[in-house]
Amino acid sequence: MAERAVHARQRRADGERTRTAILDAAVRLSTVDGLEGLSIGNLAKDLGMSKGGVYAHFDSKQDLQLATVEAAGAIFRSEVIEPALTADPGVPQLLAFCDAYFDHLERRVFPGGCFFAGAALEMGTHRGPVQEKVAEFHSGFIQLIREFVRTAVGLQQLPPDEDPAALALELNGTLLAADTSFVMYDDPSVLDLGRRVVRRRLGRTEARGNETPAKISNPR
Amino acid sequence: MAERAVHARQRRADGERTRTAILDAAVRLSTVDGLEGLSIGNLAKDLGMSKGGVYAHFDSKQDLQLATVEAAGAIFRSEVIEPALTADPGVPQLLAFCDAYFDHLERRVFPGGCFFAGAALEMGTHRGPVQEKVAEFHSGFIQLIREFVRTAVGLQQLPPDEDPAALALELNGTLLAADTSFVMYDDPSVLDLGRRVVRRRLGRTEARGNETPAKISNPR
DNA sequence: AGAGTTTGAGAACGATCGTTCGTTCTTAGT
DNA sequence: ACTAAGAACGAACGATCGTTCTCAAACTCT
Repeated sequence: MAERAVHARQRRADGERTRTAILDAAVRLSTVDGLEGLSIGNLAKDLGMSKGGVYAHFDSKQDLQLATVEAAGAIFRSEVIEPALTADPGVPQLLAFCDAYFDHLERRVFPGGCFFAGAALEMGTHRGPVQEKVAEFHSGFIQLIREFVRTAVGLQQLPPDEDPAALALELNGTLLAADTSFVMYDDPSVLDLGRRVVRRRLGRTEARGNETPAKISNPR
Repeated sequence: MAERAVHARQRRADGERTRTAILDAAVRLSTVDGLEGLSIGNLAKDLGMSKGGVYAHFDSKQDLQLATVEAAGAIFRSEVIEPALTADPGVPQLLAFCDAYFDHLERRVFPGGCFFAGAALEMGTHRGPVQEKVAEFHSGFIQLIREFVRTAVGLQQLPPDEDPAALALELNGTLLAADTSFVMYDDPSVLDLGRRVVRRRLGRTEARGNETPAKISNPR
Protein backbone atom coordinates (compact mmCIF):
# COMPACT_ATOMS: atom_id res chain seq x y z
CA MET A 1 0.00 0.00 0.00
CA ALA A 2 2.37 2.75 1.19
CA GLU A 3 5.68 3.08 -0.66
CA ARG A 4 8.63 1.75 1.31
CA ALA A 5 10.92 4.58 2.44
CA VAL A 6 12.95 6.33 -0.25
CA HIS A 7 14.74 3.40 -1.85
CA ALA A 8 12.36 0.50 -2.27
CA ARG A 9 14.91 -2.21 -2.89
CA GLN A 10 13.85 -4.17 -5.91
CA ARG A 11 13.29 -7.88 -5.73
CA ARG A 12 14.04 -10.69 -8.12
CA ALA A 13 11.25 -12.96 -9.36
CA ASP A 14 12.43 -16.01 -7.41
CA GLY A 15 12.90 -13.87 -4.32
CA GLU A 16 9.34 -12.68 -4.57
CA ARG A 17 8.15 -16.28 -4.74
CA THR A 18 10.17 -17.21 -1.67
CA ARG A 19 8.94 -14.17 0.21
CA THR A 20 5.37 -15.17 -0.52
CA ALA A 21 6.06 -18.71 0.66
CA ILE A 22 7.64 -17.38 3.86
CA LEU A 23 4.66 -15.15 4.61
CA ASP A 24 2.29 -18.00 3.87
CA ALA A 25 4.04 -20.15 6.45
CA ALA A 26 4.34 -17.22 8.85
CA VAL A 27 0.58 -16.63 8.76
CA ARG A 28 -0.06 -20.30 9.29
CA LEU A 29 2.40 -20.70 12.16
CA SER A 30 1.40 -17.48 13.89
CA THR A 31 -2.25 -18.51 14.16
CA VAL A 32 -0.99 -21.44 16.21
CA ASP A 33 1.89 -19.92 18.19
CA GLY A 34 0.93 -16.25 18.07
CA LEU A 35 2.77 -13.35 16.47
CA GLU A 36 5.27 -13.22 19.34
CA GLY A 37 5.62 -16.98 19.56
CA LEU A 38 6.47 -17.08 15.86
CA SER A 39 10.24 -17.61 15.67
CA ILE A 40 12.63 -17.30 12.74
CA GLY A 41 14.12 -20.70 13.54
CA ASN A 42 10.79 -22.52 13.46
CA LEU A 43 9.80 -20.63 10.36
CA ALA A 44 13.03 -21.58 8.58
CA LYS A 45 12.70 -25.21 9.68
CA ASP A 46 9.09 -25.34 8.45
CA LEU A 47 10.22 -24.03 5.06
CA GLY A 48 13.33 -26.21 4.88
CA MET A 49 15.62 -23.22 4.61
CA SER A 50 18.17 -21.46 6.82
CA LYS A 51 17.54 -18.67 9.29
CA GLY A 52 19.80 -16.41 7.28
CA GLY A 53 17.80 -17.15 4.16
CA VAL A 54 14.61 -16.07 5.84
CA TYR A 55 16.26 -12.99 7.23
CA ALA A 56 17.33 -11.87 3.78
CA HIS A 57 13.73 -10.85 3.14
CA PHE A 58 13.03 -8.89 6.30
CA ASP A 59 14.87 -6.21 8.23
CA SER A 60 13.83 -7.49 11.63
CA LYS A 61 11.34 -9.72 13.35
CA GLN A 62 9.01 -6.75 13.70
CA ASP A 63 9.23 -6.21 9.96
CA LEU A 64 8.32 -9.86 9.49
CA GLN A 65 5.40 -9.50 11.89
CA LEU A 66 4.09 -6.46 10.04
CA ALA A 67 4.30 -8.27 6.71
CA THR A 68 2.60 -11.28 8.28
CA VAL A 69 -0.32 -9.18 9.50
CA GLU A 70 -0.61 -7.67 6.04
CA ALA A 71 -0.58 -11.10 4.40
CA ALA A 72 -3.20 -12.41 6.83
CA GLY A 73 -5.33 -9.37 6.06
CA ALA A 74 -5.19 -10.11 2.36
CA ILE A 75 -6.28 -13.70 2.99
CA PHE A 76 -9.10 -12.56 5.27
CA ARG A 77 -10.29 -10.06 2.68
CA SER A 78 -10.42 -12.58 -0.14
CA GLU A 79 -11.86 -15.39 1.97
CA VAL A 80 -14.40 -13.53 4.10
CA ILE A 81 -15.01 -9.96 3.02
CA GLU A 82 -15.12 -10.27 -0.75
CA PRO A 83 -17.57 -13.20 -0.76
CA ALA A 84 -19.84 -11.15 1.49
CA LEU A 85 -19.78 -8.20 -0.90
CA THR A 86 -21.33 -10.29 -3.68
CA ALA A 87 -24.57 -10.58 -1.68
CA ASP A 88 -27.37 -8.01 -1.88
CA PRO A 89 -26.77 -4.93 0.30
CA GLY A 90 -28.34 -4.83 3.76
CA VAL A 91 -29.23 -7.83 5.84
CA PRO A 92 -28.28 -10.36 3.13
CA GLN A 93 -24.77 -8.88 3.08
CA LEU A 94 -24.59 -8.98 6.85
CA LEU A 95 -25.67 -12.61 6.82
CA ALA A 96 -23.26 -13.48 4.02
CA PHE A 97 -20.44 -11.88 5.95
CA CYS A 98 -21.09 -13.87 9.11
CA ASP A 99 -21.56 -17.06 7.13
CA ALA A 100 -18.30 -16.45 5.28
CA TYR A 101 -16.61 -16.00 8.64
CA PHE A 102 -17.97 -19.28 10.00
CA ASP A 103 -17.07 -20.97 6.74
CA HIS A 104 -13.49 -19.79 6.78
CA LEU A 105 -13.18 -21.24 10.27
CA GLU A 106 -14.70 -24.54 9.19
CA ARG A 107 -12.45 -24.74 6.12
CA ARG A 108 -9.52 -24.01 8.41
CA VAL A 109 -8.17 -21.21 6.25
CA PHE A 110 -6.04 -20.45 9.32
CA PRO A 111 -5.06 -23.63 11.17
CA GLY A 112 -5.25 -21.95 14.59
CA GLY A 113 -8.59 -20.22 14.12
CA CYS A 114 -9.28 -16.63 13.14
CA PHE A 115 -5.98 -14.82 12.71
CA PHE A 116 -7.22 -11.44 13.90
CA ALA A 117 -9.06 -12.74 16.94
CA GLY A 118 -5.81 -14.19 18.22
CA ALA A 119 -3.70 -11.26 17.06
CA ALA A 120 -6.00 -8.66 18.61
CA LEU A 121 -5.98 -10.29 22.04
CA GLU A 122 -2.27 -11.03 21.90
CA MET A 123 -1.03 -7.69 20.61
CA GLY A 124 -3.62 -5.55 22.38
CA THR A 125 -1.34 -5.33 25.38
CA HIS A 126 1.88 -4.66 23.43
CA ARG A 127 1.78 -1.13 22.07
CA GLY A 128 3.85 -0.58 18.96
CA PRO A 129 3.73 -0.69 15.16
CA VAL A 130 2.45 -4.27 15.03
CA GLN A 131 -0.35 -3.55 17.48
CA GLU A 132 -1.29 -0.48 15.47
CA LYS A 133 -1.55 -2.49 12.28
CA VAL A 134 -3.66 -5.14 13.97
CA ALA A 135 -5.85 -2.43 15.49
CA GLU A 136 -6.26 -0.90 12.05
CA PHE A 137 -7.63 -4.16 10.67
CA HIS A 138 -9.77 -4.77 13.72
CA SER A 139 -11.18 -1.29 13.50
CA GLY A 140 -11.93 -1.70 9.81
CA PHE A 141 -13.64 -4.98 10.60
CA ILE A 142 -15.94 -3.31 13.14
CA GLN A 143 -16.61 -0.34 10.86
CA LEU A 144 -17.55 -2.68 8.04
CA ILE A 145 -20.17 -4.43 10.16
CA ARG A 146 -21.56 -1.08 11.30
CA GLU A 147 -21.78 0.03 7.69
CA PHE A 148 -23.69 -3.11 6.77
CA VAL A 149 -26.07 -2.41 9.64
CA ARG A 150 -26.55 1.22 8.61
CA THR A 151 -27.34 0.10 5.08
CA ALA A 152 -29.84 -2.46 6.35
CA VAL A 153 -31.51 0.19 8.51
CA GLY A 154 -31.64 2.53 5.55
CA LEU A 155 -33.32 -0.19 3.48
CA GLN A 156 -35.77 -0.70 6.36
CA GLN A 157 -34.63 -4.29 6.77
CA LEU A 158 -33.80 -3.48 10.40
CA PRO A 159 -35.73 -1.26 12.86
CA PRO A 160 -34.89 2.45 12.55
CA ASP A 161 -33.73 2.61 16.17
CA GLU A 162 -31.18 -0.17 15.70
CA ASP A 163 -27.83 1.10 16.98
CA PRO A 164 -25.12 0.08 14.48
CA ALA A 165 -22.40 0.12 17.14
CA ALA A 166 -24.44 -2.07 19.47
CA LEU A 167 -25.43 -4.60 16.83
CA ALA A 168 -21.87 -4.68 15.53
CA LEU A 169 -20.66 -5.55 19.02
CA GLU A 170 -23.24 -8.32 19.26
CA LEU A 171 -22.35 -9.83 15.90
CA ASN A 172 -18.61 -9.43 16.35
CA GLY A 173 -19.03 -11.06 19.74
CA THR A 174 -20.90 -14.03 18.34
CA LEU A 175 -18.16 -14.57 15.75
CA LEU A 176 -15.48 -14.25 18.43
CA ALA A 177 -17.18 -16.63 20.84
CA ALA A 178 -17.72 -19.19 18.10
CA ASP A 179 -14.06 -18.94 17.07
CA THR A 180 -12.88 -19.38 20.64
CA SER A 181 -15.02 -22.45 21.28
CA PHE A 182 -14.21 -23.90 17.88
CA VAL A 183 -10.48 -23.61 18.48
CA MET A 184 -10.71 -24.86 22.04
CA TYR A 185 -12.86 -27.93 21.44
CA ASP A 186 -12.30 -28.52 17.73
CA ASP A 187 -16.04 -28.98 17.38
CA PRO A 188 -17.79 -27.62 14.25
CA SER A 189 -21.23 -27.80 15.89
CA VAL A 190 -20.55 -24.48 17.63
CA LEU A 191 -20.32 -22.93 14.16
CA ASP A 192 -23.83 -24.15 13.42
CA LEU A 193 -24.95 -22.64 16.68
CA GLY A 194 -23.34 -19.38 15.65
CA ARG A 195 -25.08 -19.44 12.27
CA ARG A 196 -28.42 -20.00 13.99
CA VAL A 197 -27.81 -17.16 16.45
CA VAL A 198 -26.96 -14.74 13.66
CA ARG A 199 -30.00 -15.79 11.66
CA ARG A 200 -32.32 -15.38 14.60
CA ARG A 201 -30.87 -11.97 15.38
CA LEU A 202 -31.17 -10.66 11.83
CA GLY A 203 -33.99 -12.78 10.54
CA ARG A 204 -37.37 -11.39 11.36
CA THR A 205 -36.61 -8.02 12.80
CA GLU A 206 -38.32 -5.79 10.27
CA ALA A 207 -41.86 -7.05 11.01
CA ARG A 208 -42.53 -6.64 14.70
CA GLY A 209 -45.13 -7.65 17.17
CA ASN A 210 -47.69 -10.00 15.75
CA GLU A 211 -46.15 -12.98 14.01
CA THR A 212 -45.47 -16.23 15.79
CA PRO A 213 -41.90 -16.45 17.03
CA ALA A 214 -39.51 -18.32 14.75
CA LYS A 215 -39.31 -21.96 15.64
CA ILE A 216 -35.68 -22.80 16.27
CA SER A 217 -34.84 -26.45 16.37
CA ASN A 218 -33.23 -27.12 19.72
CA PRO A 219 -31.61 -30.55 20.08
CA ARG A 220 -31.23 -31.65 23.71
CA MET B 1 -8.75 -28.47 45.33
CA ALA B 2 -7.42 -31.94 44.46
CA GLU B 3 -4.75 -33.41 46.76
CA ARG B 4 -1.28 -33.30 45.29
CA ALA B 5 -0.02 -36.80 44.46
CA VAL B 6 0.81 -39.15 47.32
CA HIS B 7 3.29 -37.05 49.27
CA ALA B 8 2.05 -33.49 49.43
CA ARG B 9 5.28 -31.84 50.47
CA GLN B 10 4.56 -29.56 53.35
CA ARG B 11 5.31 -25.89 53.07
CA ARG B 12 6.64 -23.38 55.55
CA ALA B 13 4.62 -20.27 56.37
CA ASP B 14 7.01 -17.90 54.63
CA GLY B 15 7.21 -20.21 51.66
CA GLU B 16 3.45 -20.16 51.32
CA ARG B 17 3.51 -16.38 51.34
CA THR B 18 6.17 -16.29 48.65
CA ARG B 19 4.30 -18.82 46.56
CA THR B 20 1.20 -16.68 46.73
CA ALA B 21 3.19 -13.61 45.73
CA ILE B 22 4.72 -15.51 42.80
CA LEU B 23 1.32 -16.65 41.55
CA ASP B 24 -0.06 -13.16 41.94
CA ALA B 25 2.70 -11.78 39.75
CA ALA B 26 2.39 -14.72 37.36
CA VAL B 27 -1.32 -14.05 36.83
CA ARG B 28 -0.61 -10.37 36.29
CA LEU B 29 2.26 -10.91 33.87
CA SER B 30 0.53 -13.67 31.94
CA THR B 31 -2.47 -11.51 31.10
CA VAL B 32 -0.01 -9.22 29.36
CA ASP B 33 2.47 -11.65 27.82
CA GLY B 34 0.36 -14.79 27.69
CA LEU B 35 0.86 -18.09 29.48
CA GLU B 36 3.60 -19.12 27.06
CA GLY B 37 5.21 -15.71 27.00
CA LEU B 38 5.43 -15.78 30.77
CA SER B 39 9.08 -16.54 31.58
CA ILE B 40 10.75 -17.54 34.83
CA GLY B 41 13.37 -14.84 34.36
CA ASN B 42 10.88 -12.01 33.95
CA LEU B 43 8.82 -13.37 36.80
CA ALA B 44 11.88 -13.47 39.10
CA LYS B 45 12.94 -9.99 38.04
CA ASP B 46 9.44 -8.63 38.67
CA LEU B 47 9.53 -10.12 42.16
CA GLY B 48 13.11 -9.09 42.89
CA MET B 49 14.22 -12.66 43.44
CA SER B 50 16.34 -15.23 41.62
CA LYS B 51 15.21 -17.77 39.05
CA GLY B 52 16.28 -20.57 41.38
CA GLY B 53 14.16 -19.07 44.12
CA VAL B 54 11.09 -19.12 41.94
CA TYR B 55 11.84 -22.64 40.80
CA ALA B 56 11.90 -23.89 44.40
CA HIS B 57 8.10 -23.63 44.37
CA PHE B 58 7.30 -25.36 41.09
CA ASP B 59 8.47 -28.55 39.42
CA SER B 60 8.45 -27.10 35.92
CA LYS B 61 7.14 -24.25 33.86
CA GLN B 62 4.06 -26.29 33.07
CA ASP B 63 3.48 -26.76 36.80
CA LEU B 64 3.76 -23.00 37.19
CA GLN B 65 1.29 -22.45 34.36
CA LEU B 66 -1.20 -24.85 35.89
CA ALA B 67 -0.94 -23.10 39.26
CA THR B 68 -1.29 -19.74 37.51
CA VAL B 69 -4.49 -20.81 35.78
CA GLU B 70 -5.81 -22.05 39.11
CA ALA B 71 -4.94 -18.77 40.82
CA ALA B 72 -6.54 -16.74 38.04
CA GLY B 73 -9.63 -18.90 38.36
CA ALA B 74 -9.86 -18.14 42.06
CA ILE B 75 -9.60 -14.42 41.36
CA PHE B 76 -12.24 -14.63 38.62
CA ARG B 77 -14.57 -16.53 40.92
CA SER B 78 -14.31 -14.03 43.75
CA GLU B 79 -14.40 -10.97 41.49
CA VAL B 80 -17.04 -11.95 38.96
CA ILE B 81 -18.97 -15.10 39.82
CA GLU B 82 -19.56 -14.66 43.54
CA PRO B 83 -20.89 -11.09 43.22
CA ALA B 84 -23.32 -12.34 40.59
CA LEU B 85 -24.60 -15.09 42.87
CA THR B 86 -25.81 -12.54 45.41
CA ALA B 87 -28.41 -11.25 42.92
CA ASP B 88 -31.88 -12.76 42.60
CA PRO B 89 -32.00 -15.92 40.45
CA GLY B 90 -32.94 -15.59 36.81
CA VAL B 91 -32.44 -12.52 34.67
CA PRO B 92 -31.15 -10.38 37.57
CA GLN B 93 -28.39 -12.92 38.16
CA LEU B 94 -27.59 -12.98 34.46
CA LEU B 95 -27.40 -9.19 34.43
CA ALA B 96 -25.32 -9.08 37.60
CA PHE B 97 -22.92 -11.58 36.10
CA CYS B 98 -22.37 -9.57 32.94
CA ASP B 99 -22.06 -6.35 34.90
CA ALA B 100 -19.53 -7.94 37.24
CA TYR B 101 -17.56 -9.01 34.19
CA PHE B 102 -17.52 -5.52 32.70
CA ASP B 103 -16.66 -4.13 36.12
CA HIS B 104 -13.70 -6.41 36.63
CA LEU B 105 -12.38 -5.23 33.27
CA GLU B 106 -12.88 -1.59 34.17
CA ARG B 107 -11.23 -2.05 37.57
CA ARG B 108 -8.37 -3.77 35.76
CA VAL B 109 -8.36 -6.79 38.02
CA PHE B 110 -6.14 -8.29 35.33
CA PRO B 111 -3.90 -5.66 33.73
CA GLY B 112 -4.06 -7.29 30.29
CA GLY B 113 -7.83 -7.82 30.17
CA CYS B 114 -9.80 -10.95 30.94
CA PHE B 115 -7.39 -13.74 31.84
CA PHE B 116 -9.46 -16.54 30.38
CA ALA B 117 -10.27 -14.80 27.12
CA GLY B 118 -6.56 -14.55 26.42
CA ALA B 119 -5.74 -17.96 27.82
CA ALA B 120 -8.48 -19.70 25.84
CA LEU B 121 -7.39 -18.26 22.52
CA GLU B 122 -3.70 -18.78 23.27
CA MET B 123 -3.87 -22.31 24.64
CA GLY B 124 -6.70 -23.53 22.43
CA THR B 125 -4.15 -24.56 19.83
CA HIS B 126 -1.70 -26.20 22.25
CA ARG B 127 -3.17 -29.45 23.50
CA GLY B 128 -1.90 -30.55 26.88
CA PRO B 129 -2.61 -30.31 30.62
CA VAL B 130 -2.65 -26.51 30.63
CA GLN B 131 -5.09 -26.34 27.74
CA GLU B 132 -7.29 -28.88 29.49
CA LYS B 133 -7.39 -26.83 32.66
CA VAL B 134 -8.21 -23.67 30.71
CA ALA B 135 -10.88 -25.55 28.78
CA GLU B 136 -12.32 -26.77 32.07
CA PHE B 137 -12.75 -23.22 33.31
CA HIS B 138 -14.05 -22.02 29.96
CA SER B 139 -16.55 -24.83 29.85
CA GLY B 140 -17.70 -24.10 33.40
CA PHE B 141 -18.10 -20.47 32.43
CA ILE B 142 -20.39 -21.36 29.51
CA GLN B 143 -22.34 -23.87 31.56
CA LEU B 144 -22.90 -21.27 34.26
CA ILE B 145 -24.44 -18.83 31.78
CA ARG B 146 -26.62 -21.57 30.34
CA GLU B 147 -27.78 -22.46 33.84
CA PHE B 148 -28.67 -18.84 34.52
CA VAL B 149 -30.67 -18.78 31.28
CA ARG B 150 -32.46 -22.02 32.11
CA THR B 151 -33.40 -20.62 35.50
CA ALA B 152 -34.67 -17.41 33.91
CA VAL B 153 -36.75 -19.43 31.43
CA GLY B 154 -38.12 -21.52 34.30
CA LEU B 155 -39.11 -18.35 36.10
CA GLN B 156 -40.78 -17.13 32.91
CA GLN B 157 -38.48 -14.11 32.76
CA LEU B 158 -37.38 -15.24 29.29
CA PRO B 159 -39.50 -16.78 26.50
CA PRO B 160 -39.98 -20.54 26.83
CA ASP B 161 -38.38 -21.17 23.43
CA GLU B 162 -35.17 -19.39 24.40
CA ASP B 163 -32.27 -21.73 23.66
CA PRO B 164 -29.81 -21.58 26.59
CA ALA B 165 -26.86 -22.59 24.41
CA ALA B 166 -27.67 -19.90 21.85
CA LEU B 167 -28.19 -17.12 24.36
CA ALA B 168 -25.05 -18.20 26.23
CA LEU B 169 -23.09 -17.86 23.00
CA GLU B 170 -24.53 -14.39 22.43
CA LEU B 171 -23.74 -13.16 25.93
CA ASN B 172 -20.33 -14.80 26.07
CA GLY B 173 -19.63 -13.21 22.71
CA THR B 174 -20.63 -9.75 23.87
CA LEU B 175 -18.32 -10.07 26.87
CA LEU B 176 -15.50 -11.32 24.66
CA ALA B 177 -15.92 -8.58 22.07
CA ALA B 178 -16.02 -5.90 24.75
CA ASP B 179 -12.86 -7.32 26.35
CA THR B 180 -11.04 -7.39 23.03
CA SER B 181 -11.92 -3.81 22.13
CA PHE B 182 -11.24 -2.60 25.66
CA VAL B 183 -7.77 -4.12 25.66
CA MET B 184 -7.00 -2.96 22.15
CA TYR B 185 -8.11 0.66 22.47
CA ASP B 186 -7.97 1.12 26.24
CA ASP B 187 -11.36 2.81 25.99
CA PRO B 188 -13.94 2.19 28.76
CA SER B 189 -16.83 3.43 26.59
CA VAL B 190 -17.00 0.03 24.90
CA LEU B 191 -17.85 -1.41 28.31
CA ASP B 192 -20.85 0.91 28.53
CA LEU B 193 -21.85 -0.24 25.08
CA GLY B 194 -21.57 -3.82 26.28
CA ARG B 195 -23.72 -3.10 29.33
CA ARG B 196 -26.39 -1.55 27.09
CA VAL B 197 -26.34 -4.49 24.69
CA VAL B 198 -26.79 -6.97 27.52
CA ARG B 199 -29.62 -4.92 29.01
CA ARG B 200 -31.44 -4.62 25.72
CA ARG B 201 -31.07 -8.35 25.10
CA LEU B 202 -32.35 -9.36 28.53
CA GLY B 203 -34.41 -6.37 29.44
CA ARG B 204 -37.81 -6.39 27.82
CA THR B 205 -38.03 -9.92 26.55
CA GLU B 206 -40.84 -11.24 28.75
CA ALA B 207 -43.37 -8.66 27.55
CA ARG B 208 -43.41 -8.75 23.80
CA GLY B 209 -44.83 -6.67 21.05
CA ASN B 210 -46.54 -3.56 22.26
CA GLU B 211 -44.32 -1.33 24.36
CA THR B 212 -42.29 1.49 22.87
CA PRO B 213 -38.73 0.51 22.11
CA ALA B 214 -36.09 1.64 24.61
CA LYS B 215 -34.47 4.89 23.57
CA ILE B 216 -30.75 4.34 23.33
CA SER B 217 -28.59 7.41 23.19
CA ASN B 218 -26.12 7.03 20.38
CA PRO B 219 -23.30 9.61 20.45
CA ARG B 220 -21.77 8.03 17.33
C1' DA C 1 18.79 -26.00 71.85
C1' DG C 2 19.60 -29.15 68.27
C1' DA C 3 18.12 -31.86 64.24
C1' DG C 4 15.95 -31.77 60.00
C1' DT C 5 13.72 -29.49 56.31
C1' DT C 6 12.33 -25.75 53.46
C1' DT C 7 13.67 -21.55 51.33
C1' DG C 8 16.15 -18.88 48.26
C1' DA C 9 20.61 -17.28 45.93
C1' DG C 10 23.75 -18.06 42.53
C1' DA C 11 26.23 -20.33 39.09
C1' DA C 12 26.06 -23.16 35.34
C1' DC C 13 23.97 -26.39 31.55
C1' DG C 14 22.46 -26.87 26.62
C1' DA C 15 19.10 -25.03 23.61
C1' DT C 16 17.09 -21.44 21.27
C1' DC C 17 16.22 -16.59 20.62
C1' DG C 18 16.95 -12.41 17.20
C1' DT C 19 20.59 -10.68 14.60
C1' DT C 20 25.01 -10.03 11.83
C1' DC C 21 28.39 -11.39 8.69
C1' DG C 22 31.03 -13.38 4.86
C1' DT C 23 30.60 -16.32 1.15
C1' DT C 24 28.69 -18.64 -2.86
C1' DC C 25 25.29 -19.22 -6.34
C1' DT C 26 21.80 -17.33 -9.40
C1' DT C 27 19.42 -13.99 -11.81
C1' DA C 28 18.62 -9.52 -14.52
C1' DG C 29 20.20 -5.73 -17.35
C1' DT C 30 23.37 -4.10 -20.70
C1' DA D 1 29.00 -12.46 -22.32
C1' DC D 2 30.00 -9.57 -18.63
C1' DT D 3 28.71 -7.45 -14.54
C1' DA D 4 26.21 -5.62 -10.66
C1' DA D 5 22.97 -7.15 -7.32
C1' DG D 6 19.76 -10.18 -5.10
C1' DA D 7 19.14 -14.86 -2.84
C1' DA D 8 20.36 -18.22 0.30
C1' DC D 9 23.59 -20.72 3.23
C1' DG D 10 26.18 -21.56 7.36
C1' DA D 11 28.65 -20.02 11.10
C1' DA D 12 28.79 -17.17 14.83
C1' DC D 13 27.34 -13.30 18.22
C1' DG D 14 25.36 -12.19 22.97
C1' DA D 15 21.13 -12.71 25.37
C1' DT D 16 17.67 -15.36 27.26
C1' DC D 17 15.08 -19.62 27.61
C1' DG D 18 13.84 -23.71 30.99
C1' DT D 19 16.24 -26.48 34.08
C1' DT D 20 19.63 -28.50 37.46
C1' DC D 21 22.75 -28.19 40.90
C1' DT D 22 25.14 -26.72 45.29
C1' DC D 23 25.17 -24.22 49.37
C1' DA D 24 24.04 -21.06 53.10
C1' DA D 25 20.32 -18.95 55.73
C1' DA D 26 15.86 -19.38 57.95
C1' DC D 27 12.21 -21.73 59.81
C1' DT D 28 9.62 -25.81 62.37
C1' DC D 29 9.41 -29.15 65.62
C1' DT D 30 10.70 -32.01 69.54
